[in-house]
Amino acid sequence: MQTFALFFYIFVDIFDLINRMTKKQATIQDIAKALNISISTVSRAMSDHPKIKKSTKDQIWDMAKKLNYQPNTIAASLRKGKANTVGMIVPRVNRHFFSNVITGVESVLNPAGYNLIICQSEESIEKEKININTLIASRVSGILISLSLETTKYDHIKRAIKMGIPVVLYDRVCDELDVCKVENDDFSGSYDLTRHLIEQGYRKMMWIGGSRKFNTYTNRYQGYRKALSEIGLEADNMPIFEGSISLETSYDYFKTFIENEQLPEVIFSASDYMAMGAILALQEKGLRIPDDIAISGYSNEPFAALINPKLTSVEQFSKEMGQETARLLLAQIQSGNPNNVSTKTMIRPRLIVRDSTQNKNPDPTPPTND
Amino acid sequence: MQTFALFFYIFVDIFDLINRMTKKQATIQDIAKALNISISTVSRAMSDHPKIKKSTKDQIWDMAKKLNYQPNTIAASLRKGKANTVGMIVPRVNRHFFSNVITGVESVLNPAGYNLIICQSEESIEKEKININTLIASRVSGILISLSLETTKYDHIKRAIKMGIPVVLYDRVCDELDVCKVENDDFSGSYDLTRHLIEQGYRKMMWIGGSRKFNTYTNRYQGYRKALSEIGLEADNMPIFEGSISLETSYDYFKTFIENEQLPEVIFSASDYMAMGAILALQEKGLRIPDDIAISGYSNEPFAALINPKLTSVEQFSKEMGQETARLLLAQIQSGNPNNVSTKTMIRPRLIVRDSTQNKNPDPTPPTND
DNA sequence: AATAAGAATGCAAACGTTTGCATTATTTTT
DNA sequence: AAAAATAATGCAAACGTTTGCATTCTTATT
Repeated sequence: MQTFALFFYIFVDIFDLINRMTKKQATIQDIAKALNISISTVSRAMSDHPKIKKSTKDQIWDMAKKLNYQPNTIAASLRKGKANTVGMIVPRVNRHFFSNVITGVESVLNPAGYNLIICQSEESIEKEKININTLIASRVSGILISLSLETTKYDHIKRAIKMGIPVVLYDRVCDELDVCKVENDDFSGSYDLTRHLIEQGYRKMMWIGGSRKFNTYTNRYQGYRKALSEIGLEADNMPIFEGSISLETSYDYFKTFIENEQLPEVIFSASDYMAMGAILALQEKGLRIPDDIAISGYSNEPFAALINPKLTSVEQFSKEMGQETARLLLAQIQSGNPNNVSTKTMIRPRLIVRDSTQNKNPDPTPPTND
Repeated sequence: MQTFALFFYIFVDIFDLINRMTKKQATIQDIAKALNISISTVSRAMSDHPKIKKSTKDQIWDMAKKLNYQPNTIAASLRKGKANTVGMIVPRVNRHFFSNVITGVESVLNPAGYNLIICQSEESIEKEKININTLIASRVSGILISLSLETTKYDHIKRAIKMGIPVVLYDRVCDELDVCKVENDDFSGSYDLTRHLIEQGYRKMMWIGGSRKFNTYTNRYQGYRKALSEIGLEADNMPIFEGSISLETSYDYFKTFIENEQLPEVIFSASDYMAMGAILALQEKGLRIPDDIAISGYSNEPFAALINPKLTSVEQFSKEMGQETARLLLAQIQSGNPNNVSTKTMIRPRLIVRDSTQNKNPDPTPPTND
């Protein structure tokens, strides 16, 4: 008797186990069989095909619900030759700017029925190549990519393009690829900011930022240079510090800079983080900002509005950039003729003036613009 | 002659167009045909099957390279019944904490050959349901999910579990689901922080944070309460402010609080952003931190180390949480018997003491621990 | 009532892999 | 040199859809 009971329980357990492991999800075939109709009809009903009778559709939909049917997009993708999936390569997701671009991309792609595979290149061209291969293997409908800092050759991307996969570059672009590009208008942002500094009466400036071999920093530098040249100043003759874009780099730099060099009236930092490093170093030496020395940043990181003094910066419309990028890609996917256009979209940033560049005793005779 | 030339160009163009639109990617069938061998052999060679002769493999690999072959993972997934893809639902990607969890997840999943589909619930249960359906439709191998703030019913998640899809909850978990969970040890973090405040000599405390109907904030409150009760103080009798977790909410609150109420010695804020709001409000009224009033935060947002005074906070190991979550999922996927275990992993956070809680004249007789 | 026209449904191939089993080629053993 | 053992390859079905074309069922027209 006891043995019997034991056997019974084991039996149930094994049965449950088998059930779990072999549980097949319902398919349109199951629905078809249950209603004794053809697979095609079920398939058409699922996509609300106009030629299927309303009453048939209702039956099918009911049965689908009853069987807990979930369409198998993999099978559909295979049959259709492409997935409703877009690949996005991003240097790092845990950067304020990029995670907002992602949000923007999703806000356009999801309503259009696409999902997003996100890959991180981690600023390495090798990982970027692997990412591209993964995305090709997944037969994505398109690829969005912001180049890693290491990337100077583009064969891997060209391969995707040649295969007919629509590609859109965003933020970190390059001239060599003939595709749609969405960029921040760094030149304008930087120009506007420099104009503001000039209007505040500052003349002795200093540039700090990332290496100007990267587009971003060249463009920012050029905007700065242009604004200065308009009032007869030569940026190239003023102090310049180029370094890795981190708080520490700049902090260390200014720790010794203060000792040895004469300070400018204002520091134009092409990065909020570098600005922050400078501020910490300067404040440690007892300098008051902006009274003793002014400073501006770039990117409007969340902390810019929170530190003391509040940091003047340039807001980049990252979410909007993502939306525009996604829209361009969708247009190409839907055109059916990918990569036959190459556009260049500029997202214009916005100057945000805060306390760190408020001159207490501005130049009484501001310069004219021409 | 001219007509001829024109015709020629049009011909080329159309040919190019057709070529672009019908360009088929190479398949293992193409390789098989080119080498006059069977498809199975090619398939096996591609996955380095031991039974295939080295020389055959080399031939196949060469031809694959020549034909620019990229495996079609969709077809493979269909055949194998599952994709090498993991779905991750996250309330918002553009939150410092979550984007770091993503980084952690990827760092484990990618080397294991999985890619990640990231979906945002945007704190909405409706979007969460849609996300789950999308992921099921994509036949993901597993799902990682942090619940939206709205989520109090779990049928959509139970459905995925019933279908045999391994599920791991991270950060925002719930008791009702019997799966693996990875949580921050908010109780301990909060307890440790409160102990630190006590050791600094503070006694009159105030709690601010998000609604305690959410796990996170209950746990943090309980840690705070426990530490206080150990020295004979009753947290429930001290001031408490519960509100939405934003800088503005807290800023507005303290603007009027200062006018009407007596200030505590220290504010225990269960959120860095709320702490920041309080700091701005207090400093505007000319109060010095920590001299006039101390304050602590939670989460160690990037700005915590950058503001003045530097904010004491609790660091959460978000990347590590992601890694642990991914590891648990992989283990389940590989076990082949999903959701048959339900574990609970606690990630212990770390107290980071900074200037905002340094008591200048601490209690000369610190309390004992028992 | 027969026919035409249109609406609704069904058939069957295709998408590119993987894999159990069968077959053939090669080597070893007797 | 034949048989046995092993290594290497091939066959064919399956995965769950989609879709052009063929067929059947309705309704309208004569």
